[in-house]
Amino acid sequence: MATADPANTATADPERPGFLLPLLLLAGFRTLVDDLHAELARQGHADLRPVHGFVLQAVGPAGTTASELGHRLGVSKQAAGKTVDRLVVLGYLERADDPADARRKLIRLTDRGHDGLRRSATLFDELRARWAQTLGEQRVSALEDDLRRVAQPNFFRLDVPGWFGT
Amino acid sequence: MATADPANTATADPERPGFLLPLLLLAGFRTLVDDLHAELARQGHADLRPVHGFVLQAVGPAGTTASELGHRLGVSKQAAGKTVDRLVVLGYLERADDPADARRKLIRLTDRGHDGLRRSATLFDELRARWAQTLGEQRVSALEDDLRRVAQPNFFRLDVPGWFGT
DNA sequence: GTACGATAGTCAACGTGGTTGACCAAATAG
DNA sequence: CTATTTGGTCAACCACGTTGACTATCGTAC
Repeated sequence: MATADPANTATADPERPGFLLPLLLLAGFRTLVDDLHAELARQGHADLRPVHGFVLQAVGPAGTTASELGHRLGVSKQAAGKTVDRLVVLGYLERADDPADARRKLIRLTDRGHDGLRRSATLFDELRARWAQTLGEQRVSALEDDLRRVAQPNFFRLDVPGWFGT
Repeated sequence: MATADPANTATADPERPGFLLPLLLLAGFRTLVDDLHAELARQGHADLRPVHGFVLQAVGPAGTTASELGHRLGVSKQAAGKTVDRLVVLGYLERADDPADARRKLIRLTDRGHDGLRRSATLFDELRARWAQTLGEQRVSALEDDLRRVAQPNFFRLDVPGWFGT
């Protein structure tokens, strides 16, 4: 990873107010996620990447299958399967045969997976509280309400062409 | 790309308020970017991907070099070079020799590149205006001010490990 | 004026995350 | 019982990132 350039905002043209809004939303999201993973790394989950959080969340405590997971994340079953492979290697997920259907392989969180998910939830709560401390609880709530009104609810969709592959 | 699942929010746990905030910020960002590129595609720039906007913006009207571009985007010069390759193929960028330094290759926007950047700026302005129409100009400004206070100004950094490669 | 270190660009190998298409085995519908 | 659908995997490919190695050029120091 290259070193940071403190002047990296040089080309953002403040004359065009429209550019700022998406950049600020992205910066806000990234700040939360970066802070989360910095702390997560300190708590023994250095190998968890941002995308993995979405996946663990989508697997959920009840477990799921590769096809269903792909459906939830909005990616192909093949992509979901490969992501599961990596999380299995890292020790966050496990596959088990479904006794009721020999085709299916149940995907479940391991203990480590549960731990990571639990810590993420706690840490996100803490980060939100920190924002509320800076901005005031009312402003944070207002921010959430406003975004709820204008944003499409495609929370978990990872299939933006050009962000992740084509 | 897989088909959308309207129930893809099923695993978001509303009991944990901390999860909502990052998701809403991401959803807000993605809404703007998706809307932008939908309209951009209608205006003859169907091959522009979200990441490309960052790159064109970072190249800027003045042009730059691959190393400097990598520096601005926070990625290696090799990564910057490869991205430039793709944008050159798409007709948005061009390389020219620097008469003052035979090592350097100037990277400049083509006419098509300028057009894409100009349209993006206009469309982002329009999208922000649409949000202001829904929420009120004051709320949008407040949203921007709040985010400015809590977000790290790493606007252009694309080097989040786990989002894009390692 | 030459030798040397820093800089710009490229190539190669690799990792991650995505896509299609093809394929097999098992479940299900007729 | 056959035909179709469904779940999982393999293979090939693309986008985007990394490090390491290499060449060519520039600038400096002697």
